[in-house]
Amino acid sequence: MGTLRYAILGLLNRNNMTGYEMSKAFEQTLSAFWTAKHSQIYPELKNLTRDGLVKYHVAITGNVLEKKVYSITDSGREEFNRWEQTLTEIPPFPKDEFRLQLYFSSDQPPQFQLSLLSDQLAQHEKRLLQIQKDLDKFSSIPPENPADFSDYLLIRGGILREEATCNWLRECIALCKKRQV
Amino acid sequence: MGTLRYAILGLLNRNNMTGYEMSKAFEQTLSAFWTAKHSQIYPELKNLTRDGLVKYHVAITGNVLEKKVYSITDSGREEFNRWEQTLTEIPPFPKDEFRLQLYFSSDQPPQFQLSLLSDQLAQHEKRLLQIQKDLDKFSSIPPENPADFSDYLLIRGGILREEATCNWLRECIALCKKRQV
DNA sequence: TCCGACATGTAACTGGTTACATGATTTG
DNA sequence: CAAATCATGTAACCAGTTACATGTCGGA
Repeated sequence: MGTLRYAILGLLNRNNMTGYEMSKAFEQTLSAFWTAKHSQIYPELKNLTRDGLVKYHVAITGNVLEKKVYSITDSGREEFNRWEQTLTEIPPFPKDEFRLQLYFSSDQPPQFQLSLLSDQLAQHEKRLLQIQKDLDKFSSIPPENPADFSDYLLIRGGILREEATCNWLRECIALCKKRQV
Repeated sequence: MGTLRYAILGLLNRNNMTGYEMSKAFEQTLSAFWTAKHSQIYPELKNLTRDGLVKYHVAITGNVLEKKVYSITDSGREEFNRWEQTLTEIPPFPKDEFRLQLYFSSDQPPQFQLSLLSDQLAQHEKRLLQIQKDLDKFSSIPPENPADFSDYLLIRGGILREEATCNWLRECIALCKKRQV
């Protein structure tokens, strides 16, 4: 699919930035739905430059340290808009090691199934709390500013997903306990 | 993580089978949480054999067609049990091209955001219906048979996940419509 | 007799992670 | 002055997909 290039173009469509700043964006603001390490970003920036979708100028930090400040070109903006307006098929079910484990766990004592399930529940409950904290940054809910608004929608998506996961795990735990009796 | 080997060992822990049958299992029964193509399965079976975790005997179908019927060895069963009893960390957020698109869509007209969202909603509603049909195969709910029971838990997981996704998308659509006014 | 399913393998490529490699700048 | 952060790159490896390659078997 080559989605990384669109993630980069999307960032540059908002602000000019260096590869280093992109890697920070991927591990912070975008981390809930896309990530990339610098070892993947720098080569991709090379490709995007080669294809004329981005360009850069060299800026100096301090005395000698050179950094490349990238910006999106007209043809880059065009390509990004094309992608933005494409309807995408929902992906196949994600691989899930825990679910695989649960599937095979029928050969284990129910007691053990319960420990697997409650461990997962604790982890997802913790994550849910973390995501809920992200809502604090908004002064009004839902935010009116367009960028904040879509940011808000994604946080809501994360919350609903974690809630559903926790509810499912609680249901599994309840059913397992019933069987134990 | 090398999860594929445990998926294979788990299958062989239940029944002896050929690589071909495994590839059918991955595209049918396991597809909701793990998949593998035959091009990945056959080399992995070679590795597992080399490591002494599985073995095979050659059986003949028809007159000459040879097939390798694999079975799990004692040391394979040991390794599988070790994995089964390991608590796993929940994975980082999955990459999600739609969410990436939604995040950047703040620069698009709200009308367009709505078309993106309702397209996704339609697809997830369809998938939800398909998963719900899977419940028909059980004669009692929840099933008492251990293997059917864990199968049932996973189907419930799929249903709750799709429901949450649909609810989130509906919430997004409602909020976008409010903003349009 | 033809077609779809059975059956097994390899090669090339893509996306991504981890590790290697280097050096400047800022802050405590 | 040391440590954390800024800044950019490459190499080796791993998991997974697509395509290449071959041949048998059973049923319509």
